[in-house]
Amino acid sequence: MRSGPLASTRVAVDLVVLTVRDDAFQILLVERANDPFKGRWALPGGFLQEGEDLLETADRELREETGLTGVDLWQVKAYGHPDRDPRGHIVTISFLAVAPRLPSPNAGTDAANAIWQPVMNLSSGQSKASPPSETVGLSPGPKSHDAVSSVMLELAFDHYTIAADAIEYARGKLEQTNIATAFCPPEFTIGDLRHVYELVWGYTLDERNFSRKVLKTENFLEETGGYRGGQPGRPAKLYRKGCATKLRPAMLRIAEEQGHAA
Amino acid sequence: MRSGPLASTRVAVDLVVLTVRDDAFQILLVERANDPFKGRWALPGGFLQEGEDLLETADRELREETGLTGVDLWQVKAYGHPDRDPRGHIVTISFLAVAPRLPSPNAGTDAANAIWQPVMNLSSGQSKASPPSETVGLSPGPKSHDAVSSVMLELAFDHYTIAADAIEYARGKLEQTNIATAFCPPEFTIGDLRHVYELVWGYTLDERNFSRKVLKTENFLEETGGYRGGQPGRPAKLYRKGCATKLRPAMLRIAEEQGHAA
DNA sequence: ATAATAGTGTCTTTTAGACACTATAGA
DNA sequence: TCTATAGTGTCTAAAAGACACTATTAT
Repeated sequence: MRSGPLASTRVAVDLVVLTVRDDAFQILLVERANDPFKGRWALPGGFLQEGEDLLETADRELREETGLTGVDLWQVKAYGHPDRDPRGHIVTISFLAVAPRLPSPNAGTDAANAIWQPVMNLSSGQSKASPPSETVGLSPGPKSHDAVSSVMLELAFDHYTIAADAIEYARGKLEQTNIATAFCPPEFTIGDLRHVYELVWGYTLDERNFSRKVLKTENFLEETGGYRGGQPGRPAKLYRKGCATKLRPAMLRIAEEQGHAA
Repeated sequence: MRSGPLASTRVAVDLVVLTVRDDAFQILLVERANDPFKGRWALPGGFLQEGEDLLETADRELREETGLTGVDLWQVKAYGHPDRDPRGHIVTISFLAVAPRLPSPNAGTDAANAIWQPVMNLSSGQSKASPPSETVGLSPGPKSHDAVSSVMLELAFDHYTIAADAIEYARGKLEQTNIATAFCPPEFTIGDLRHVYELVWGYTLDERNFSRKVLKTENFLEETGGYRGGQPGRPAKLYRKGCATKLRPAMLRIAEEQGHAA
């Protein structure tokens, strides 16, 4: 049955921390302090420790490397290719962390350098010949803002793949769950929520149809009774997330790929 | 950043092998040959070996323990609770394997005893006080056939949870992908395909609406040109799976739970 | 014939998509 | 007032649910 274990295998956790900041869909990256890939940008993460469950490791690493606590976490996928890390055979489990706009990434103790980057600035290490490197952010729809301003970032290890998978996971969850509310502060307007969808999916949605969809779903949103003024225009009602976590039928997004069933 | 690795952690793979057999939705179980849980039913699986990727381990274990090859595999989830295995901290990655009706489970070399069991015979080890043990199979709709005939099986380790998660994963994938075709032989009728949905979801579907749904979706099914006769009644057209793997919009099933967004 | 299974058509209800309009604030 | 944002209503098209009917075989 079970063959002999391989003692040299180690287990790690990597975090894909996403937020909406500066009118863009962004990911948290840390600069690697040690070899391999010293100085390169990478996902925050670290090794499983004695007596820890995977989720505890994810929570601890998030706190240690970024100072964030109480963030919603979703397990996404495991990666175990023997050559994915030059230090040896390291199996890593990726977690998606979604947080509302945050004070500053440098609050962390461990990672001297942590930055938020628009996901569309990520580049697959596969610098093929001619065309501009494929990017995660480009896939859905036309890019909105300052465009190709920043430099493309090539991540360490297979972190581009891990990030791309988690981002696609998040985009899919937006269709079927209330995960978008995790990008918002506790109280938010329907416009805030729609803005999350628009930035994550990369195209604009009809505000009337969006409102109808999220308001018609029972217990999806809950009125706080408050309003947000201060800007020109009619004040918007404030909501908090309701107890219903699923959106059925789904909020449909524009299909693009014809992926594998997995 | 990355703290010291924990050398005593080991990585394994567990397989949830599902099929449709004897007019029932069934799972493949093996009897454990060694301690811990010697003699108890468990999921097939084993440890990651030198130089193996996770999918390779899953493929190898499936072959070694059941003799199956060329089966479709989907990675489902990782489990890493420190107490989940008495031998130490073992992180396991579960894979869903779906196969059409197969010759016999005992073709394997390694597992002396392997059996197919209806998923509704699985019992959570949590033998709570009063009500009959919760079962995976019961959740969706009324049970169809010989009912409570067999004994409930309590699986080793946390394998009940792993199986339940993978079964729910499969049920969900049926809504959105062509995974149901993996339960069928290369050529099948629409009735065969509908039968898979009915057994996996646990309730009957309207045959007219089902046909319309799967036929209307472009490239989901492909006519072979052949027919299947032999039974009384009009011969049914034979199909093979098409190149489209996704069903959009989804084939909706009756919602039941109000689960967490994860 | 009769029974059994395969396949098509139609009606109704629900939902999505497109879009015009009213409401309430700041400047 | 003008402009910007929030929110409602309406029409149309697409899809789902329910169900009656025709088609083709074995016996």
